[in-house]
Amino acid sequence: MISIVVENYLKTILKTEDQSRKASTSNIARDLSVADATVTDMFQKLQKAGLLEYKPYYGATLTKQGRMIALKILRRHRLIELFLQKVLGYGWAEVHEEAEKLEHAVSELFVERLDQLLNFPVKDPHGEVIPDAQGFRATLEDICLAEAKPGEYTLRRVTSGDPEFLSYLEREGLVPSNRFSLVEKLPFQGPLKIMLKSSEAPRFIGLEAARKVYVTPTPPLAEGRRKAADHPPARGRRKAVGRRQLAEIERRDTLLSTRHEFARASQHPA
Amino acid sequence: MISIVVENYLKTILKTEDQSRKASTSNIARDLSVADATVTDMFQKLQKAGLLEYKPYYGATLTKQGRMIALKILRRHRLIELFLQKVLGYGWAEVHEEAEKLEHAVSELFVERLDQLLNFPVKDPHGEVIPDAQGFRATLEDICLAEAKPGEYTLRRVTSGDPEFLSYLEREGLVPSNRFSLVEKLPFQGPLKIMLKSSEAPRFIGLEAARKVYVTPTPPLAEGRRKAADHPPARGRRKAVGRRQLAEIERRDTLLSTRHEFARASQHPA
DNA sequence: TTTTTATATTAGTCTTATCTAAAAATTGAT
DNA sequence: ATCAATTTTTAGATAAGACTAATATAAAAA
Ligand SMILES: [Mn+2]
Ligand SMILES: [Mn+2]
Ligand SMILES: [Mn+2]
Ligand SMILES: [Mn+2]
Repeated sequence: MISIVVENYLKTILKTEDQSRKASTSNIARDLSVADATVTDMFQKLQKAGLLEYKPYYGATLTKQGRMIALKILRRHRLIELFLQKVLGYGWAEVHEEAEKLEHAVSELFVERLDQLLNFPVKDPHGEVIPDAQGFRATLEDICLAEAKPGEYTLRRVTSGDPEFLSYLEREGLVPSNRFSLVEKLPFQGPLKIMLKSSEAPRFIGLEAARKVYVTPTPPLAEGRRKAADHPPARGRRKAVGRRQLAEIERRDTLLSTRHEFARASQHPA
Repeated sequence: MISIVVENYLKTILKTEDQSRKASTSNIARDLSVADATVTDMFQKLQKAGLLEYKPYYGATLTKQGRMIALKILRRHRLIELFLQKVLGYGWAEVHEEAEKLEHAVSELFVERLDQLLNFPVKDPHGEVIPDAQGFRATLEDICLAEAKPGEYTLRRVTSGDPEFLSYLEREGLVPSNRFSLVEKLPFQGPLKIMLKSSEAPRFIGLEAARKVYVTPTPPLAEGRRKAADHPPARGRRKAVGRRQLAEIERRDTLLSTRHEFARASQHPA
């Protein structure tokens, strides 16, 4: 049986690979708040178990099997976050911590029922894509705010679970699907001057914060690019069956320019 | 921090005390499917931690502190079971196993939100009382079917989490609030002949099964006995606030003759 | 290319939770 | 009250996960 600890290792490695950071023992150790030596040890065990490839001194990469498990946990995590927000009224900043524990405790049945209840959602409260039951993920076409040029943007995604940080962003009005102008980037690694569409007060966001925020230009790119890709891909039967009275959940984020990607063999399960 | 394992020990001891069985090492070992020696060891640790009193060779009793923790887990377990049934559409027989894991993973916040969402329920899907946030429990006035005399009864409670057994009872129509007649008890530890109010076919229920089923006479006892005790006790504010659109959950089991009991110092928290 | 610095691995220890086998205490039956 | 049967406890081992300190390797500087 795969322990909670192993699930967390695999998920962390997956996220590290997604960011194209190297899954070195030190990187993973920092993310998991354990000693480097602990990770070395675990990498050896996980390799023996066939969940990752590991070359001493060169870090690890997930095997297909390891990746599938990681994707399963990631799916759970994100569905649970959305559930906490939509059904139990959790705040944006509160969902991550709770999901971090629940993701290891729920059954397959629970996850699939959640998926139904939430009407097969595509994104979690932070704008992150929810993998489907087979481990497929839509691909986000957003860019990092820290690298964006001045212009009009819609906020798409925030890559952090830190409650302090998320509360801060919320206070600044920086939540997914909100629009703003990036007025300028101040020199010498300075903050970004932005202007929310709703209010008129200009705000300044530090570069470190901006690195965790992803956006798309507003208005969207030429019509040509928006073909079928714009709607969430049909996956499985989406019968009215079981869709309970949580109508407000419906507002599927169709604004988002996502594209379903079956490609990338390494990412493709089985 | 209290581990999952410790939580399970405490909950199991509480349930054992509730049934006025002795919390001997062997009883607890059987319930938890571990070796007797393991329990001896754990009892010693738990005593050192102040969670129970333990006299070698004479079994354990929970301290106030241990009892409070056990009641907290029991509350979680039962609220989660009801949630699984009412919100995620789990079957009667499926809820226990899932709750057994989730009870160790959810936060206080989660539990209180569930309580709101379910509109402060009093009983779980098996008819067991849900302790309130302070650990108080309504007292059930039901009797064991195995000891009942022929007559008219309403089923109130089933003390089992075993899916096989629960599915069996469900097929036989023996679920909480269903009515039936106990026609006779066959001699020599024989089965009970019962007749459901709805259908006409007589059914036979083994004595072992009957021991896990609790009932109250139908119609209820003289009007005199039914005073204020009949409605679920006011606990905390029960504002309309937060009561979401799960109207079907409303049907609070007011039929049940429960009585709120603040008494029993040993059971009274703090 | 050698030396220094940063990173990673190995070795040895600890804690929690579990087991089996042997010894001790209690219970029940003469 | 004594002996036999049952139950419980002690002792010794194991496995997972983690830590610290010491050692080895790789990368960067000189
Ligand atoms: Mn998260
Ligand atoms: Mn986690
Ligand atoms: Mn249960
Ligand atoms: Mn449990």
